[in-house]
Amino acid sequence: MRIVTWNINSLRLRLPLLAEVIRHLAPDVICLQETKVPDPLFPEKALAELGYPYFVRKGMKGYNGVAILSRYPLVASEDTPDWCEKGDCRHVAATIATDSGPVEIHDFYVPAGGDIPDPEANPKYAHKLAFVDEVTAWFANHHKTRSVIVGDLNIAPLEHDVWSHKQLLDVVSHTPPETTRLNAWLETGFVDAMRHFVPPGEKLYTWWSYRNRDWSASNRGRRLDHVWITPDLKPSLTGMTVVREARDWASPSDHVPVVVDLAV
DNA sequence: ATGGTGGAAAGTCCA
Repeated sequence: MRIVTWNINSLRLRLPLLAEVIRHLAPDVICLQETKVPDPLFPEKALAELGYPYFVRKGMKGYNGVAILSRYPLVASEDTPDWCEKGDCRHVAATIATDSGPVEIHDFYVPAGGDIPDPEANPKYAHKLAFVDEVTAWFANHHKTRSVIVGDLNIAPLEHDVWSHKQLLDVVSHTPPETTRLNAWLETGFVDAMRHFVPPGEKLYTWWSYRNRDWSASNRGRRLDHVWITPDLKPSLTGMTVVREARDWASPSDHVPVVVDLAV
């Protein structure tokens, strides 16, 4: 099973780029974030024509929005909470049958958290911390097997998940309150599938800001997008690719797709 | 220290 996760930053605007992703990578499952499309306007027909007639999506006007697209039938998970009671379309989950049994996939878009790393001064940062706390408590109480968590988690947890650990310790996405929380979430029962392939001492990024003249030359990236799996899936983990070249496509997203292969 | 760019949508808000 090939899974792609991508913060597409507008599904409707970047449908042609999604078609390229599909043509080059032929994923079985595509998890999208920041679809920015209300459910009634979801481009269901175009996605079916691209080979993905099965989906679960949660979208709203203007912001946020997540979707899981699949070549194969899926069953939407209905037991996921409304995090922080905001109804803001940041999580969908579904189960997909494979030859070796069902796999559950969670697709998350964690709040970015604004600019000021102080929960008293910045309600967006407070929301981000509370969101991760809630999700962590939920996963701690829902023991999972054969599960995958993917998405834009908006936190770069390791020193080499950012271009400068020291310079970013005060920058939302890499502050200790965030990285500590992300690690606690991971430790509810998951393994970092990307770092299984790329050692923690090596730089690894999935996002480069739009606000940069030459993203590639400055290379001030961060690893905000993640793939986690339950340990029972670890023997099935056969590959992982960060599609860095996608950042140079015409009208790119600021995030690039991440591919993971599971022999299930 | 500031501002840099991009998407949605028609104000600004969000990233």
